[in-house]
Amino acid sequence: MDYTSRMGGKALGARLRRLSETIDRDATRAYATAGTRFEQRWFGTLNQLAINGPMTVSELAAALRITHVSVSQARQSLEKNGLIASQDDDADARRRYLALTGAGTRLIRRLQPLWRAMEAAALEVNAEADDAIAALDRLDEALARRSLFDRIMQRLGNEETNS
Amino acid sequence: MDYTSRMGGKALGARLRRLSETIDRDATRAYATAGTRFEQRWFGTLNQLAINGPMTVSELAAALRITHVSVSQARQSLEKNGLIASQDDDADARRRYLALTGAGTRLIRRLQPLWRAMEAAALEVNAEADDAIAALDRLDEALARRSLFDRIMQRLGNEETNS
DNA sequence: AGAATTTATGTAGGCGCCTACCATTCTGGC
DNA sequence: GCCAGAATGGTAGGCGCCTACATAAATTCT
Repeated sequence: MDYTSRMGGKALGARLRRLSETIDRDATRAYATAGTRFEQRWFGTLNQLAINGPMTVSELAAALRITHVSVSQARQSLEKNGLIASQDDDADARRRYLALTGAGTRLIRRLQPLWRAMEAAALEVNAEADDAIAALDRLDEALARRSLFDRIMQRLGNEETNS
Repeated sequence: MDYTSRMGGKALGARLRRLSETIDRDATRAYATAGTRFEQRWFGTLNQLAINGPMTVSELAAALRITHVSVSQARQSLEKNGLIASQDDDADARRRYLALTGAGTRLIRRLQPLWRAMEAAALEVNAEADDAIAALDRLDEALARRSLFDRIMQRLGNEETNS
């Protein structure tokens, strides 16, 4: 039991952060070992485009539950690497449709075995942890019902409720 | 059920990252609302120094399970804000002992109510999530037994075992 | 039609943490 | 006593994501 676990709730954020970093790092290492240049942040966008076909920045942000800013940055990186291409929408000049290029499609195909291995490894760990993913679901739900901020403020007797 | 949960293990890292960011953000907002300038990364160091008295950078890193680099950066920020002071060790010139200043001690005292509220809020969420913290413990343990990287590599038939 | 608002996307800069690398100081074997 | 290697701390630069703000285009209101 290390520091963050002994701290109970107080270091929950730090705890989650560290865990996510450990996992990200291992994934990055796996990509490197597999000899493929791949950035973590590409995954969501690439995966969505493979599933749904061309999508706009905002659609991707909504689907991935990240900000459009992050999608925009991922887009730049993906385009620079020739994995996707953007195309203006004739009907609405604000929109920018992103689509996989041939190279993008090939990369996804090449990564299939690795992604399957990652998925299997993650599920194995999850099983050993007695379905930690379900616990994360419950955490998400609890926070969606009422944010941590609101809960903190209530306890301080400080009903600003600006959220 | 959003994207990351539907993805099962494949987006586990992203999932944890998002959750930790949500919590960090709410905590930051709570500090701001409480009218106190406070950076998340100060917490671990400040807390350890309050508990144990003066400690070196490496000792803090080990206790907090982060790199000495992060501690070193937190130190600079804490010193710049007058909350801690460093002092050279006469016996070993490499060592740098960090200790709370009066301002640091006062800040901690002033933050006690907020920290208690945060702790209580976190425990409430944790209870609603049916002890998600325990699930995180199990996740840590599973990954300590065998890293995600090793599990992935094994599945790829690629026994590099460079870890 | 023109103004106000909303929507779509982008840039700048920040967060907390990391790896890679560097300098200095201490220590243990010879 | 000296020198290789370990220990301690630091800097540079990066990661993936964010908020705050900016711009342009579409839509709504009157």
